[in-house]
Formats: sequence, structure tokens, C-alpha cells
Amino acid sequence: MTSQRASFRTIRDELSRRIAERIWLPGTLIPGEEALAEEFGAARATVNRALQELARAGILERKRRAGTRVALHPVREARFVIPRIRQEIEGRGSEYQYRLLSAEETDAPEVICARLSLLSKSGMLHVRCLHLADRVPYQYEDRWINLNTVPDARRADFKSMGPNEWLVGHAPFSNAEFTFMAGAASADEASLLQVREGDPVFIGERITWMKGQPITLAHLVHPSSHRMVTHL
Amino acid sequence: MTSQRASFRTIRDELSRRIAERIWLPGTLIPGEEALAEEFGAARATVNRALQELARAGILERKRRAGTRVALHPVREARFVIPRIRQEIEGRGSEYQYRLLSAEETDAPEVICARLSLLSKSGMLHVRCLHLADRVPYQYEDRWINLNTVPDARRADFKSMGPNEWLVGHAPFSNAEFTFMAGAASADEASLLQVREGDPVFIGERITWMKGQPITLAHLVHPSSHRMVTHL
DNA sequence: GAGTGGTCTAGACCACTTA
DNA sequence: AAGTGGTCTAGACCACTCG
Repeated sequence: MTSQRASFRTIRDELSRRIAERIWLPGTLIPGEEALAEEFGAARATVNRALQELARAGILERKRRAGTRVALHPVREARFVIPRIRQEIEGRGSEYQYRLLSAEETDAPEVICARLSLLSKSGMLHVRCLHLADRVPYQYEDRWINLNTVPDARRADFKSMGPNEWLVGHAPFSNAEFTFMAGAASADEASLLQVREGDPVFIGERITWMKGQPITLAHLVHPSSHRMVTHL
Repeated sequence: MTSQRASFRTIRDELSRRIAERIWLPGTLIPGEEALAEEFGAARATVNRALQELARAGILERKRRAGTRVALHPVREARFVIPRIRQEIEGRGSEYQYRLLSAEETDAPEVICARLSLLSKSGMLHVRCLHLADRVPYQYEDRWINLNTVPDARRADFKSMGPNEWLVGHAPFSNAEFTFMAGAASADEASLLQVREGDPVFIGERITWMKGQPITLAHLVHPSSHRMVTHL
């Protein structure tokens, strides 16, 4: 008997509580939708929504015919916002500045072609630029843009606007891969970021595709003071 | 007129296409649920589910009375799985090994207390250990556990099981903060990870709470060959 | 084959917000 | 005040999978 009015939230939270307080242990088969609907005095669709949310959060595992179980190894996931560099800097109350270092159409080196699964190394635009926060180097960006996928990028002016800003407005992506790692600053990176060569740097690599066609590969280098933070 | 049978997936994908192909530009007010339901020959609840999924993905913004708009600045988010070190290593087909370095109840240094917003520095368990993949150092873990929140940890045996594995089974968390950064290996870290002192390392920091009470602070150090990858 | 979750419908009422 | 999304219901059929 529940005094609460039926709502997918109250049902979701109550089930969540039973799992957190180990009333239902991991692996337990919990009652079916129909039974829960009766217990909570709600429609099955309402119970379904509560269960689906918990399943999406990874704390329940649902299978047709087999029923719903408390996940044995809850796959916890966290989210992080895909940073838009200007917003990221301005959002912290800092002044954003942008400096284009170079932009030229040139053949891509083997490494880049391989990373993007490209057969031809031609038709690539290589852009290098620097993003500053309060006049201090914040991120060095080394990017390759596939002109075969985004021919308009030839006419883009990257002097005043970073390639990322241009791309979000002109070439939406359907898939992306993000890689984060630590590395040692090369001589170039060191002088641009005002650190010493060999100093640790935080590197983000981003590859985006539109319907299987590679759009761009970005290599984003931060000084080691950089923090990537996310909450759950 | 749509030849597809009504389904929240087909509706969701069709709307997504209209946005991706810029038929509906950012900021556009799109038709209401009722209108879309009629267009697709579906019930409003079905349209609602499609719209809610797109809103959760950040490409639509919905407000009562105001209607649904294509997001101006789509806040793209990516997810990453919160790694369980053993699964992470075994999932790559490598052999997992664990080595406890030290575990002692001791006062926490100022830095740690501050990081956890702790008033008292006592009642802390300091655990250091090493995780190996195929006998190669993979992660060095330096962890503080708050015994005031998790008194059972005093009786835990961390000789055979890592503190993370123990904690997931005994102290679920309600909130967590993840930080990723690059750093230079200290002398200790360098010898344990078999790199040179000062070499870049990839550092993950994890703080977890249960209902506002800090549970643990983990400092996780990887050699610079480490990659953290996620897809969208 | 049968039971469970997945999805859809038609209708209803409510909550919020903006015109 | 009214229109839009948010949620719920009761009922239905389907798809998948386990025994």
C-alpha cells in the first residue's frame, strides 16, 4: 500500500531505494510490470517508464520473457559535455581570444590518413590555431579537414573564427570519437603553450564523421594545468 | 504522407533528419505534438516519446506553452563508462593482476581533507596499490577512504581485492566527481609504473559521496600510453 | 508454447508559461 | 486565458526468448 499518488517518478525512486538499500540484491528477479502496476496502483505503461529509466541508468537489466533483474555489475556511465572552446572559456568568466597560425590545403601524412581510414591523401585542409583565455594560451589546435566531405571549408575564413565554430555551423556530424591522453610537449607545442619542451600536456583527439564519411580530425593540446571535470 | 508505419523510432529519425539537413534551422519552432501526430498518423504519446528523446539528446528544446524549438547551441554530450579496472583490463583480453602496496589507518594531509571538505583529518584509511595488465603496470592507485562513512572498510581485506571492487560491493555512491588531467610522474609513481621520473602520466581523480557524506578519494595514475576513448 | 517486456492508441487531465 | 508539453490510464497487439 503506497500513500503516494502513482507517478513514474515515485515508482522509479522507490524501486531505486529498494536496490540501494539491498532489499533487492544484485541478480534478483524483481516482480513483473503487471505485478508492480498493481502494487503501486498505476497503469503498466507508467511502471514501464520507471523501469526503462532504471534500465537506461544501468541498474536494471531487462529481457523479454526472462523478466527484469537487478544488474549484477551495474555499468555506471558518466557524461561530459563536448566542449565548445569559446563557450568553455567564456563560461569560466575569462576573455576568449583566437589566433590562426596556418591554414593550407596539402597532402595528409600517412598517420592522419590511417587514423581517418582515408585512401587518398589529397584534398585535405590543414589548420593550426591557438585559443587563449585571458591572454594565456589555453589550447593548441592542430586539425585536418576532409575537403572531399566538406568542400565548403575551402571558402571558409578561419582568420576570425576557429574551425570548430565554423564546422558546427556548416557540417553537423553524425558520429564522433573522443580520445583523451597525456603526452609530452613537442618543441612547437611547448613554445605555443608557453611551457617547456617535454612538459606533460593534456591531449584531446576528436574525429567526426557524417554518415561514415570522415569530416575532421582534431588534435587539441592543453597545458598540464588543464582539468577535465564531470559529475554524476 | 509517410509510407512508414508509425513508430517513435521512425518519427525520431525523420525529425532528426530534418534538423541535420537544415530543413528546420536552429531556433525554428517546429509543429506541436498534435500536428506531428496527425502528419505521421500516430498517437500523440508516440510523437511525445520521439520528441523527448531528441530533447534529451540536446538537439531540441521544449517548453510548455512555448512549444518545441531546434536547439540554437546544441549541448552535445558524450558518455564514458566509469571504468572498473578489472573489467577494463580483462575486457581487452589481458590478464589482470593486482598488488597491494600499503593500507593503513592514518591522518589525512590537509590537501586531502580540503578536497573532501572534511573537518576532521582522523578516521581515514590510506590504501596504495598497483593494477597490472599482462604483468605490465597499468594503473597506480592512491586512495583515501573515509571510515566515518564506511566503517566496514576497517575489516576489509585489500590483499586480494582492490579497494574499488570492495567498495562497489559494500558502499554504493550517490554522487561522484571525475577529473582527468595530465601530470608528471613523481619518483614513486615512476618506479611503480616503470617510466622515468617527470614523464607524462594520465591522471584520473575520482571522489564519491553517499548522500552528501564523502566516501573516498581515488588518485589513479596511468603511464602516458594510456588512452581514454569514447564514441558518440 | 507461453510469459515477459516493447510499443502503440485514444482519450484524459494537469502544469506551466507566455501572450 | 489559452495553448503547449507532461503524464497517466486502460487496453491492445507484437516480438522475443526461455523452458
